[in-house]
Amino acid sequence: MSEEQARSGSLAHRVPELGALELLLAVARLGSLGAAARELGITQPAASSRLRSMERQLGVALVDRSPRGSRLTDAGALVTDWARQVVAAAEVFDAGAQALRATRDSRLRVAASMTIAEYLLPGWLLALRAGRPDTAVSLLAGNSAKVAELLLAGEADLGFVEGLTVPAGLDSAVIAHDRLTVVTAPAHPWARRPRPLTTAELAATPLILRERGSGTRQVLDAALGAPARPLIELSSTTAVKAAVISGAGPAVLSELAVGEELATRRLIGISVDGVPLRRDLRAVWPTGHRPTGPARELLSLTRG
Amino acid sequence: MSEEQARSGSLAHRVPELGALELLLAVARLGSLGAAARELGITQPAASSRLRSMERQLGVALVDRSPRGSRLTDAGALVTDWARQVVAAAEVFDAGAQALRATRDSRLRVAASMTIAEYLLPGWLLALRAGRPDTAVSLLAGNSAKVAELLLAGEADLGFVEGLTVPAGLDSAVIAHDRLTVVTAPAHPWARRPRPLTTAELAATPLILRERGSGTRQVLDAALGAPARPLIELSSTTAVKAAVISGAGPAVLSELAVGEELATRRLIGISVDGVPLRRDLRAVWPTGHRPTGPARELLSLTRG
DNA sequence: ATGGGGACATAAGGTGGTCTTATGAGCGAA
DNA sequence: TTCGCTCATAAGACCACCTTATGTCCCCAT
Repeated sequence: MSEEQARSGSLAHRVPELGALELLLAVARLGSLGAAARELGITQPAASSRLRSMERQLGVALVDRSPRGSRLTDAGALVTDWARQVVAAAEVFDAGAQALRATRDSRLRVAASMTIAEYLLPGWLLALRAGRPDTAVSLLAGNSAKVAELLLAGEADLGFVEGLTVPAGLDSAVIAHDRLTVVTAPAHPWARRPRPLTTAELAATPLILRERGSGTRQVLDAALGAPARPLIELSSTTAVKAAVISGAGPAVLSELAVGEELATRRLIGISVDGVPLRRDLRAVWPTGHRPTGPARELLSLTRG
Repeated sequence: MSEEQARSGSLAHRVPELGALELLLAVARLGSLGAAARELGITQPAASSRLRSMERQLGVALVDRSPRGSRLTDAGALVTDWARQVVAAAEVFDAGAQALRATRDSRLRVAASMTIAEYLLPGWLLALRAGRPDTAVSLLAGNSAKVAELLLAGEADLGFVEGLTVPAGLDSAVIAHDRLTVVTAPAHPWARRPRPLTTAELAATPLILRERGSGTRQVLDAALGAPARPLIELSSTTAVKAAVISGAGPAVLSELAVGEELATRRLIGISVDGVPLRRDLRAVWPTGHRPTGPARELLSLTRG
């Protein structure tokens, strides 16, 4: 993700900043530079200049201007679609960051395991905001034990965990499933195997693993019927991914965590015969205290 | 995607700019502010100040500084993961934009249909760049006929199309599949149906459609056995999505186009009984002229 | 035909953010 | 103790962006 692009300045020098991308989206939607400027709360000359420098930066004409409005060029339509992806990722970032900031005085306090906080919760928060714009949500992340502790101490209203078991004292509802996937670097011999790996082969191979106690590792041990053999133990999903990409060896990771890498083929998913590497994602709350109000609202968004 | 966040300044005011996010990723990876600064080609004080303003902007401490290095805080780890998603989207943007710019003097000229150019090609280009950093790729987007025309005129080396049929004069290889999905707004009655829609129901319902001649619409007509009934006809996938979200009615769209909306539940996918809404995505080239060199390289990345 | 109003472009000037250089302070190892 | 690494702070330069003010083009309505 990082070396060869230093060649001509970093990403930030080649990709317009978020404000410019938002402007482009607004122009595409409204069909007018001036109208887009008004929506963003800037003046029309500012929008004009900003769009022009974006076109200069990209070396592509994005918008056809005319005395009666502006329309995207063909290239502009493509760029706008890519820009939409960047803005969507920024919205996820924003939703998450807002929840982290508002640790105090929030109407809904959520505790979640890392994987859920990372990949799913911001999306739910965006959906929640769309329906109930005034709900301030705060987010605390930790492992299952930490989530349980926060809920039982009354410091969180709703929790999300991903382990095999539900911590004592909590009721739960399964809200989704998550498959674990065996992944390797594209150059790894497994990436060219004609047929699925067997459970025995997987169990016999040293793997790059998260530290003992992580939810992913629990599920893996259970599925293999024996503790997985560690090649290295690392402390974050990200570190594991980096190690796999660099060719250190295979790993078993959540589908959620490797979606993008599989799509861009930096990682290759290896199919495995007969291992049910599936785990439940659950919402949890103190026994008897069924979620109400905003917590109930959020819960209903996660079903499916 | 757009109204309620105007409340406290636009996204660009609440999300750090790309350079700051890249800095955060570098700090996370290298464990040192100064080392991250060197990697990005800026001075250490600049990195220090930039990181500090990001923390002020977000209202969250991201990094624990010490005289012998810096480590992410718990919140910092989450923010870094969200930042990684934004940066990844920016890399896709950049890969696409570079290909659009380099319309002349490129070693590999690719012509692709809109859906492929939008959702898949930038990822392939990133993977290609990782393996062959010096391959300049140019991209031309258009419908199947346009792709065929460019290939036959020798103005493109490799094409990608998504229709049901392969244009005359071209050889092809199926590289992936794409499922079409019926989608509605969450409030639509279909979203709460206990069981799958029947083909007949779908065929009898007026739908929001792309204009006649689009690849998506061809496949839909074929699957229904009769032309779909239009409720409105719109000119871009994005416009169709916006109409569905606003509650205008159901639509049938590529899985690729609605992945994010389904995940955040702004759209609901409706299952349909017995309609094979599947289409092939194909690489194409002039009959006899098998792809060689960079084209062959790119093609091999798309398999799977 | 002719003015009004919408569209976008251009010019000139202010402002703020972000970079640089220069320096200081804490900690650990030789 | 001294060197090397870490990060922080201060002062100044610079640049990018925004605003205000104006000009041009085109369409429509009077």
